[in-house]
Amino acid sequence: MDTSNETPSEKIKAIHGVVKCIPAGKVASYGQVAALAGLPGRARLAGKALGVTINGQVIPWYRVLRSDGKIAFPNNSSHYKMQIAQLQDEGVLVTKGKVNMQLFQWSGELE
DNA sequence: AGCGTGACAAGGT
DNA sequence: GACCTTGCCACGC
Repeated sequence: MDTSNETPSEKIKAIHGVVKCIPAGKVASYGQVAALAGLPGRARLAGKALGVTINGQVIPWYRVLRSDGKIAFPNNSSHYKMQIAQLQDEGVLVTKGKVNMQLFQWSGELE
């Protein structure tokens, strides 16, 4: 029966769906996305899921940050700057490579 | 089959 | 606030 026969690809797909649901001007943490995708505790998997999508997909990976609101990329790397640029463009304030999660963290539901 | 690594998270020092 | 340790799971060697 329902023995969770989902392959890793299915999980990745679930994560993609959640990330795509994040409204502009809001952000979510990896753990949050993973949990909403039905994968509680698999924050790392969420990161991997975005990693495969970042290259050419339409997924707003830049709206996903660490639980602290920190950018999940090394300072001064290409993705790092691009992520901040995208967030700022959508109205999200980024300070010292961090976002105020209290103001911009996604509630997890669409309006 | 063991070990190391990774776009993480939470807690401790 | 920076750094370290543990937990979690999937992947590669």
